[in-house]
Amino acid sequence: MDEQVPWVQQQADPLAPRDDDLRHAMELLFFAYRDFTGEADAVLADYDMGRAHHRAVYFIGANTGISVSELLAILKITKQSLNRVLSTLIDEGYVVQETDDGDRRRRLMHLTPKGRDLEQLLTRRQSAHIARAYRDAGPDAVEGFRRVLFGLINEADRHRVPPPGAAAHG
Amino acid sequence: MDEQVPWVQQQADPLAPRDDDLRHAMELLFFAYRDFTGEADAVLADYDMGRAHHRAVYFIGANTGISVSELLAILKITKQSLNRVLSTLIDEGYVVQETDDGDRRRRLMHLTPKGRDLEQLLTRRQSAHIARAYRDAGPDAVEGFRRVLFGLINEADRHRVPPPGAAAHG
DNA sequence: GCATATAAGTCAATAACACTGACTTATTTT
DNA sequence: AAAATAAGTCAGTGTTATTGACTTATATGC
Repeated sequence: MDEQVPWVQQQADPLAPRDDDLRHAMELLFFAYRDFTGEADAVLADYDMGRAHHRAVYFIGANTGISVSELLAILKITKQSLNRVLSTLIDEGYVVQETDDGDRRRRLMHLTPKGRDLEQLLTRRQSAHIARAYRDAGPDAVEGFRRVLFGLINEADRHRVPPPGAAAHG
Repeated sequence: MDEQVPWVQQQADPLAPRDDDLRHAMELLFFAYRDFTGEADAVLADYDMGRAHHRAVYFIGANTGISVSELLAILKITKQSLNRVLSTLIDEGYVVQETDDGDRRRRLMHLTPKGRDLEQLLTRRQSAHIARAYRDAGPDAVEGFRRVLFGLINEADRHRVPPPGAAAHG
């Protein structure tokens, strides 16, 4: 037993993760993401908003002065999809746009105080959720979590997030 | 400086993650999940299916003999939403239902060979995606990744996934 | 200065995925 | 026999996303 027979797919590369491990990872991602995003849903419903609004508010808050096309590149949705959400946020005074002086085609966006309040309200529960998981898992686990998630991000987008090891928690 | 003044929110608990770290985690989750789920989309489009079909096929494949209500509990969607997806999968021969002999109200589901083929086709790219991230990050990081994600799952649902430390990778 | 490219915004039509609430049928439990 | 459970179905609705074409304003290359 345990012989390597070429026509049966054994563990060719002993460093390669097993199939079970990969399925496990997919399930962890599914459940964790489902419960993480679920945290803000009740709040959003009170404001007649959805997750798309949350994502826009979040990334505008995290990238003050971001342009529309930069936000599109982050969210990877179409201009039309973003526009519906963005119009609401602007009409209701959560977000403002200002023409870029350097390039007057660009509209740079930032949150109003009202928008920042909403962002914090939405983020608060999610922060607590993550903080609890971080504390339960311990700092070494957190570093591993960061490394793996970083590796899951398409290379073209990794620059959008601090690389692992760049200890933001010095 | 660095005095603890009660009306300014300092770092009360030195073990608590910093705000930056938590925002970082949210962004990692967003980008990683976005790119992870994006892997299967092209395949799904060929079959005129969406992510909901994928999730159903995946969890039926991973839990052969699962009942409708158990699947609903996993996916946390409404019966109506699941039914649309499930009808398609059954009509087109990816999934079959069989009456449970013990309790004839229950319909136990499993994949047909055709369904298993689809499931593997969909999972293949995602597996490769994760395997690469796992290899790049190394085994210790993987263990940390698991611990944190496990902690992000609502306690009521943690039983659905193997707990960290229960080394599936002997 | 003119052609081309870019940034933003808009139109119309469509689809996937989710929701609520009420209701039926079959079966099991009390 | 009554109540509870599992599954399936109905009608109506809403959010988030899609594609493709088009306009306007501004910037850039030649």
